[in-house]
Amino acid sequence: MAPSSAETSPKRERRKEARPGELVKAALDLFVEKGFAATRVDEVAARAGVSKGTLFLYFESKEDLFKAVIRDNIANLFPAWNEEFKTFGGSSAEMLHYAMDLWWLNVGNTPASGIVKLVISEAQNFPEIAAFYQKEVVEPGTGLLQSILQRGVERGEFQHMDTSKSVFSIIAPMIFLMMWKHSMGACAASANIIDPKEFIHMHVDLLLNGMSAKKTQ
Amino acid sequence: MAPSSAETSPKRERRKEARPGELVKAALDLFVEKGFAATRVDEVAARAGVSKGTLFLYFESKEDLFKAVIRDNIANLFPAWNEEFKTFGGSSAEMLHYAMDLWWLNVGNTPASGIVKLVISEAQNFPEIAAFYQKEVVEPGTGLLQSILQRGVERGEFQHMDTSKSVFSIIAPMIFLMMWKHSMGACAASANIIDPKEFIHMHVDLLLNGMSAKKTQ
Amino acid sequence: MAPSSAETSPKRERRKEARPGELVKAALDLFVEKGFAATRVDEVAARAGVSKGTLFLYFESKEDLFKAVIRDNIANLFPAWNEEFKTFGGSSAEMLHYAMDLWWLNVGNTPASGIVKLVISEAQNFPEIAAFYQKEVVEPGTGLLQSILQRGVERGEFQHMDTSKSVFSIIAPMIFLMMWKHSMGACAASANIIDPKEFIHMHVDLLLNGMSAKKTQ
Amino acid sequence: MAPSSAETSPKRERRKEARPGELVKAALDLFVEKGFAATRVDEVAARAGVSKGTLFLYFESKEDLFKAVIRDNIANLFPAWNEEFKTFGGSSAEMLHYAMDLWWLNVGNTPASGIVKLVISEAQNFPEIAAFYQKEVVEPGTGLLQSILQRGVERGEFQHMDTSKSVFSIIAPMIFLMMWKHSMGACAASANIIDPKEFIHMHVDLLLNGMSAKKTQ
DNA sequence: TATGAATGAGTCTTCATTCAT
DNA sequence: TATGAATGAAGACTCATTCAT
Repeated sequence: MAPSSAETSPKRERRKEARPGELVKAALDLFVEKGFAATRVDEVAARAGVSKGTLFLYFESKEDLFKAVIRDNIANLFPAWNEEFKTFGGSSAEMLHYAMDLWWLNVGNTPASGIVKLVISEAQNFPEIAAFYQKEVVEPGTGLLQSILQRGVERGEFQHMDTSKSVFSIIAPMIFLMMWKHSMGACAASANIIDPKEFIHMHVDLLLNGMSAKKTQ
Repeated sequence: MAPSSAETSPKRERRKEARPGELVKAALDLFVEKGFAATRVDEVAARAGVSKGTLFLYFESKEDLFKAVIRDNIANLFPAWNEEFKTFGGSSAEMLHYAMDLWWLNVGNTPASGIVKLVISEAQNFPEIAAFYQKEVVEPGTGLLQSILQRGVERGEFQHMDTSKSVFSIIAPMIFLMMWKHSMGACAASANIIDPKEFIHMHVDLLLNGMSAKKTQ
Repeated sequence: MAPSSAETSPKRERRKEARPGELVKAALDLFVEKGFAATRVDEVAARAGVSKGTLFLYFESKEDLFKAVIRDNIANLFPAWNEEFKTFGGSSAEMLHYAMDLWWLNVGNTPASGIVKLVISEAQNFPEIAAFYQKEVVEPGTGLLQSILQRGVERGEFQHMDTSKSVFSIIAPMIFLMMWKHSMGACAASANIIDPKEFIHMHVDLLLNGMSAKKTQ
Repeated sequence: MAPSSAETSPKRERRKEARPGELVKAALDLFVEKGFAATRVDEVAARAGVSKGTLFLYFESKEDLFKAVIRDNIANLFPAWNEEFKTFGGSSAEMLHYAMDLWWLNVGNTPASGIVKLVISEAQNFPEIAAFYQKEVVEPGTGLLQSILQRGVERGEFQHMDTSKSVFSIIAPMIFLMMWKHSMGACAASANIIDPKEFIHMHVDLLLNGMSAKKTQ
């Protein structure tokens, strides 16, 4: 007769612990989609299935939520990655290709890719976040790639180069890819111009081999 | 008795004609610096030296002003450039270097470089502008570069390639450069990591020659 | 099987009964300190060591709590006092001094002194409370003092006077004292200007003897 | 046929200079009547005949408006008064009566009398204002009265006394009068208990002559 | 009875836009 | 044409109150 308590009240039963995550997820989507300023806190709350007031139970302010979005989505990917590459067996060219694939899988092809656009768009208004991103993402990321290039140079696979600079020739198109995807990419005309995976491979090939005609070949 | 119209203050006349331009200039600076949403029309008017009301004499709305900023700063550079390159005498590698230098001089190192950040940041909220930008800038720009690559391939200077794709390997770092400059670049830690001119040359060299060790050389 | 009610934790029992009192006490302190509007019910609950929800178990609303604060702290002092003064043996001047001392001891120098400030501050918003205070405090208070003055007049100790009015010359500075203490008194500059006990005596003396120079003395 | 331009548009013609005053006036009334917290800025604006936004054109915040209310209504009465009393010819008793009458006329019987209630009620939340009031009103006010008492003592009209303290015996009932008027006074039961002018005179008389029966008289 | 997560009406404040001058 | 005072809709945030547990 009495209803089984296991199936009742879907409304309030969600645990306090789940809320911040749900809100951050909703905020990420909305912020990426519409920008920080153009996103209403009501919308974020609504998309997370709670009321406006609830949002402020977990985040002191809209800015605070923004910071949480950035922080939470900048997972500690790098430690694991660094470890993985320490024991990599193949050639440095293969290593570079692999690193890029990994990145595409775990970041570029993920909602988190929208973060870059967010950070870039709002860096001036949130210097604190810019600095955080610089330290937590840019530096580890470039560091990892640089170590691959360095390995290639040391093993005679790559020419001598200033790795601290050529790193950006590799990274820049990845950033571009993400920015594109989350802005112009939505525009019909620009939609399918670029196929990311294909582009990444082509780009790495280009960088490795150059596009000049080979005289001796 | 009435003053001949030739008699009227030429300064004020010129002033009147110059108003929209001054406003657009002020708006560009502010929009780039703070983002569209975070810029108040009062600020724009103040920086242009007019009152808030005057701004609305020339632009129907803040959005309208935004569109004008984009439109006005996307000069018809391309027709002239296209013409210039039609008669270019040197090698295609030189041509590529030259094109990049030109770009850096006329766009990259110019306040207009901030436009890219603006367009990227607000593309979702202003699809109209994204489309406009796509048509007026992206397509002509990639077209121009593509024609250089094509020339190189045809003249046997470059390897065979899908120029419609490799074009992005050249462009992406330029976009990245501008975005960086107008966002993270302001952050102390990231300030002087990248020297643009130097980076551009190195990047083109890398693309031309690749970074793999040359076996026969 | 069920524990005899006598068995249940006497502490929790007493606790339960004590709750409203603890809440009222906490509310008094906070209301006096910060004003009614500026006090959050969370704070009251926290200071009373219970949760916000519990507060609403005992009081229908914040206003209801406010009324309880006033009511509970306007103890039935007067019946006891009236009795005490009926059998007072000394002179009416002594009686006046004694009444004032008693008041200082039981009200003026007590947290309850803050109530006056509360009532005065919120009287317009809570007419009901103003009326209650008028009937329960003002009238008995003035009545008691008036009876002392009357006694003095009847016994030839005091001059003839309209006691219903001169009563306020005695009371007003007491009210002032409490208001001062709970508002300006917190301000550093005004902190120690007035010593209450000393002032009370001086004031009563002044009222009894006047400050004019005595011709015949 | 055309309406005379002199009679048109009653809406927007009010001068900028008049606005702050009108707003402060409206705010004084409302703050006194309902308290600072219980007053909505919309109400203030409405009573001043402008929109909510206009209020914030002249005052940075509700708090700022509050401070303006206090400041603007604490006229520099004292310099003028001090001057007036320097040349006073009569007895010190007369002087005291005169001072009190003057006060009643210019402050006590004026909307500004509500300020005392405001300051007292909000002193804890606005320590800055408490200090300001202490310095600009309390000190000059007590100073002026003290000088009258001093004059009386020096001329042998008053007994020797600690004027710094007896001053409060004079002032306190005035404060009380104003507080009463603006709080309990609104309550029907307490309405007409006290007639201010009558009370003031009686009080000064009492203080001058005391209420004890004069033996030799 | 006690909790504290959730609510949403209510408040201050901002700012694009209007309009009388 | 130019001004800038005025507007009011909209947004972030607060907090008394509710209610499932």
